[in-house]
Amino acid sequence: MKKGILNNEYNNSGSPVPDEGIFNYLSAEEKARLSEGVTLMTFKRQDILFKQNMPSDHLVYILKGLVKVYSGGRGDRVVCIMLAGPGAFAALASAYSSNIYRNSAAAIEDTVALMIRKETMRDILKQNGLFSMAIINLMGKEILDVSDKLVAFSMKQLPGRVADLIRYFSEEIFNSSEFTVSLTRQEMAELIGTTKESLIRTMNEFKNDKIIDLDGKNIRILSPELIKVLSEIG
Amino acid sequence: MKKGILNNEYNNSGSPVPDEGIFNYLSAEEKARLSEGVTLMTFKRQDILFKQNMPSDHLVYILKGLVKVYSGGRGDRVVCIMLAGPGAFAALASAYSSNIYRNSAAAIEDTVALMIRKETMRDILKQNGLFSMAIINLMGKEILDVSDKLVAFSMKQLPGRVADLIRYFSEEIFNSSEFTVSLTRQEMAELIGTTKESLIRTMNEFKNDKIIDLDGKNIRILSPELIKVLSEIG
DNA sequence: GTTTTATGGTGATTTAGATCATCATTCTCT
DNA sequence: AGAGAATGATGATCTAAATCACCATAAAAC
Repeated sequence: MKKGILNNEYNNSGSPVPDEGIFNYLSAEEKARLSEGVTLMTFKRQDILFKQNMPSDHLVYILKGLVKVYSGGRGDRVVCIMLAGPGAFAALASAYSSNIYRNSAAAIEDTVALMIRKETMRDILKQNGLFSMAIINLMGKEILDVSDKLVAFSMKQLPGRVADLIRYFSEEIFNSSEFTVSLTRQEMAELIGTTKESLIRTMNEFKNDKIIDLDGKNIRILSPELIKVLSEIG
Repeated sequence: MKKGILNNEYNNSGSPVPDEGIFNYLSAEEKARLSEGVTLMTFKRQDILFKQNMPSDHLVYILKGLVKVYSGGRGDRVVCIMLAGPGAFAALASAYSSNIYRNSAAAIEDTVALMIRKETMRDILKQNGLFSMAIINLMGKEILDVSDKLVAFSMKQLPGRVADLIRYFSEEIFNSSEFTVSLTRQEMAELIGTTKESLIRTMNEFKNDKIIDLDGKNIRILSPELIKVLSEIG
């Protein structure tokens, strides 16, 4: 599996490395070299991509699907640190600043991902400054996202965080005011640091207040303005 | 001020860029070039290094002192995202993934810092992959730290977070079981997402339980084991 | 096709910690 | 040195949201 996943649907150059996004910074030679250390994997919903405390040998680049990166604590409580969709890495930080994965990751939807050997990636980063710069930008974005979440967790109360969540789905994941989430209520709650009960109650309040329309996993935003205000005032 | 801060106490090469830490990855030529875009600044306690929403022209490298990076929300509540001591950058993420500073930073102790022009730094990162790799490692560490904090904020209750704080001071900042903090109770509270009243109460409980000894800003850990357990069970 | 297991939903109860109020003590600044 | 401000400390009260206890569907598994 190390080699020869040729001409898959993500490229046309006989390499598993896609011809897009961040990999555009690589030369043909570097792409070829990188693909030696790459494995294409598919995961079904609920499949584990990697588990907290396992040795972190690979970085995971999502080609298709949706993945949650989470951390389990005492008991069965879980916090979801981020979602990673196509074009995102699921283990950037663990890969370069730890020998072990510091979080777990699981597929929320059926997912196709590239497992990239850390060492191979590292070699290329060392010699290709533009590529490194692109990774630095990605990591910076990740720091800002997680910090924003930290601020929200400690300053906003539930309605504000639920509004954040709805905005996030609408603006960053689905680019639409109506969408169907593939997450359970439990998973949504984990994303904003609450319980499923509290999430359900708050979403129903939004529904009663005609801020959103809610039918199972289908969410339609009726008042983007109010969602924005709620998310901003916390 | 752009040039000519020669032979200061942090180097002996006629450049404001220090001969240590991450800057060891730079060639003499790169150091010289970087120093063209560098300003050495001193700050007194409470001085602002940069403010949320200002254009982010510089990265800030701490040479001496201690800085808090924080985010202000509604009202007068504040969350402290990280502390930055000597050898740390205070605005890595904002510098590369945003045009504006996404957080504020203020000196907790009298501080000496290098203000490094973003553009100059960027040029060097692009052409020096080893240096980029070192920055990637720093950023990875930062992501892991902030994620850990996020997990603590949403899963641990106060005693666990206070234990985290004491461990952090002891293990990461002072490397000793007895230390004198330069932060106020308010600032300590902001670091773990609580109020000064709750922090004070919890610390006093620790004192009554003979886990720590407490005299104003002086803290002595009497039972590192208990602190560790409290921090782990949350 | 019927049992079993996840998920969605609701009400009642509890609780950790915020908030409010107040006072003591220690800095800071002329 | 003394006024004023910032900090530290404690008690009383309040409240957002967790927890607990169910039940109803829906989805998997046998």
